[in-house]
Amino acid sequence: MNQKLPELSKAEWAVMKVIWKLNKTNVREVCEELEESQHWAYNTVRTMMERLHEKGYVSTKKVGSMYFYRPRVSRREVAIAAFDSFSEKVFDGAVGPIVSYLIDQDKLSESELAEIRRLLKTKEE
Amino acid sequence: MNQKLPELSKAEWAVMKVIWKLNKTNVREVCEELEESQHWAYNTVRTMMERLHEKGYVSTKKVGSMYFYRPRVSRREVAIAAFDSFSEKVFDGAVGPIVSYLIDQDKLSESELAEIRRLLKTKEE
DNA sequence: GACAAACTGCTACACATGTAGTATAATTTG
DNA sequence: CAAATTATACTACATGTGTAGCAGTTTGTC
Repeated sequence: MNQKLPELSKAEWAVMKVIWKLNKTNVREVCEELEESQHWAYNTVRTMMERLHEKGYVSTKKVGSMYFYRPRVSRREVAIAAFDSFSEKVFDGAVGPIVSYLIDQDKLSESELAEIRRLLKTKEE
Repeated sequence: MNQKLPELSKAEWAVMKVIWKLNKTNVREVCEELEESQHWAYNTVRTMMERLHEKGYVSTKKVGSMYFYRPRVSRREVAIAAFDSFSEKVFDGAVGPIVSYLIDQDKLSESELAEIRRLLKTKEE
């Protein structure tokens, strides 16, 4: 689970998110799913999926002559690693100010705020 | 202020953070400041600073035959843009779960939690 | 003023990333 | 089965990023 994978680029993230969503899929399906938002050529998506495979994010299985892909790591786990790396890069690891900023600038919905209040209560001793 | 600058790479962030810290500086000073953490060659730092200039993050002034650099944008502003881009890429813009995660996993110090509680109070109606 | 140290101007180069194209093989369809 | 469609195999190429090097100029020091 924790084998320190190479980081994902922006385009790789977009593709990987679809793979997480569809769970077991192929190039065409991912391509269709991204049609609206990115409209990339089939081969572009395929290149991304191959790179995700090389990087260890997806496994592939050849069924007949066709390939299927599925995630090898959970989205949560990858998102957390990405967040850690990002917060180190930008905030030197100090995430408190980020959260303060988000709350202060009303970037959170009412329900999210409620959830945060609830969590905070559980942290009270 | 809001001219949509190209994004910064990891190495550029490291250099830019020093420039923000020193405010008006030159290659040598930045190089020294980074000695411990990165130990890059002088020319490596210089390349970064030139790229930061091309990207619009710093202004340069030639005094005699030497260049001085200073930030053209605030760190806060750049950090916010980076955060927005990151949260879009990784969380599709939904930042609530990030915050929940941070609180839940005790990534925040007691004083940060206190600050968050305080902010939350101000948001209560 | 000669020499060394520091700085500038210009260039380089490998690997990553975005974005495919071409040629060929397999599959579906009339 | 022949043609059309769809996949795969392999390749490409511009731009970005990390990481400098070299040659020449300016400056500081004896």
